[in-house]
Amino acid sequence: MSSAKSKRTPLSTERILRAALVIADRDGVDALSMRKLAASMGYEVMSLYNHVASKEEVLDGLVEIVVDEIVPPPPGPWKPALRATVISAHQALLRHRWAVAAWATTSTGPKRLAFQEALLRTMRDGTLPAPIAYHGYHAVLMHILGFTLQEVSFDLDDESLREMAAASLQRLDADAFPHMTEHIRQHLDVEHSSLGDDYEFVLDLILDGLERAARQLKHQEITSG
Amino acid sequence: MSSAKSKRTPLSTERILRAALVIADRDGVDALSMRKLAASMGYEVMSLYNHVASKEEVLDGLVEIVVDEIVPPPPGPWKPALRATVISAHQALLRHRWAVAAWATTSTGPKRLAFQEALLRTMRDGTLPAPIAYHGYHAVLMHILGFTLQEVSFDLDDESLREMAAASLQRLDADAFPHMTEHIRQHLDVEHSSLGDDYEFVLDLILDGLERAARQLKHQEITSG
DNA sequence: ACCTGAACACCGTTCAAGT
DNA sequence: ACCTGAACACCGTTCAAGT
Repeated sequence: MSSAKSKRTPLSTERILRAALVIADRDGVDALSMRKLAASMGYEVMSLYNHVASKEEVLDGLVEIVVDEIVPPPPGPWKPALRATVISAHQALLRHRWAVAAWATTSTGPKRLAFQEALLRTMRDGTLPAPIAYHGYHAVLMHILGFTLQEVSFDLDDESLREMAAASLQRLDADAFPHMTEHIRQHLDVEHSSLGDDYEFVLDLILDGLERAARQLKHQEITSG
Repeated sequence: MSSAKSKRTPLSTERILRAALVIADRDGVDALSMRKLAASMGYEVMSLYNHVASKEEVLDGLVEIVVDEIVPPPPGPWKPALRATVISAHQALLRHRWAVAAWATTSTGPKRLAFQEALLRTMRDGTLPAPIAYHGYHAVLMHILGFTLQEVSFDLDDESLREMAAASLQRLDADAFPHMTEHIRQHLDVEHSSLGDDYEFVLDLILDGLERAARQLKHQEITSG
């Protein structure tokens, strides 16, 4: 009764997902194999298949956990409500950097569907007309994914830039790519001050644009009706 | 001399990349294994390693090919120039749908660097001040990747939605997710008429926003200086 | 110089056998 | 009901041996 095995907490879908999240956050999603996942809990690979159908299901479940961390849009005017939840989504994705790519390759679970529904509801319950909400939904979701994807993959680029520096090609590159050099220098300058502002700057570009487009459309309707 | 082997075109890095592109475009990047790649050319796996260092190098090379298809920004005013190249990037990525995800996971090659440099140059050589160009660069790149990522991954969602319909859950879901239902219906409505407009609508939101932000900044400088 | 057989250390998944 | 040994069909990569 005091054997190693008796100390194991019994497996369950939830426990498997929690263990998978730990590995993904620590080593990245590429390092997550069914074998390692099982081993991390003291089981053999095949035991997992009593609780999950496939690795795909595990990944779907992982993204659902991340989506669950996003604070949904609060009630009230659409603009600050959207702003808040889109910023919250950004933070959730930065806590689980692998999740941005996984978002794109996994299928939409109920929680993701609910999040997307909430985005649309916020826009439609506000003053945004249907065609603007249609575009706006894409713009906002694109911002969340595209912007964060860039941030996350910049880490890799950063390394490859370091490599280039190490290969002492940097001087040459500064001449061939003056604007990229400037841009990277700007990045380093703002690094610990206002990098988050960047996300919000572009977000406001979009939200302000949607508001303006909605106003224009309504004005058109009034003058033509 | 008329054996099967004598008919084989000799291997080269370029030929390997071309063959890899065919497989990726046909079956997706997940289906691209070194073994299948070699087999598709009538060679054994190990032969590839005489010409490429690793699979990673193959993927890097593939993305470079796609980037090479993007028409660079033409000379002239920054706004139409950016607009043209960003639309061209969209088209190139839609021709190679796997490339959106690969863009994020591969490291930046010389052609990608040159493309990004051209984006920045277009903005800086125009009237955009440095801080606006800094944000604008992120906004534009984000649009290319984020928007296209959504389009490409919507295909998957589409299938899963079809599944849901097949499982006869659709009626229930239409009640629980009225806005998503409306949104999908809108998608189907515009499908063959103006889906491309959507990409350009959001792009113009960003470009107009940048222009306005630049004007504001200059006005501030004049009134305060 | 270029190709390859054999081998290594991995994968996800199935299935019958154990308890 | 839950776990697992053995097996299958795959991976990317190395290395010594062939031509």
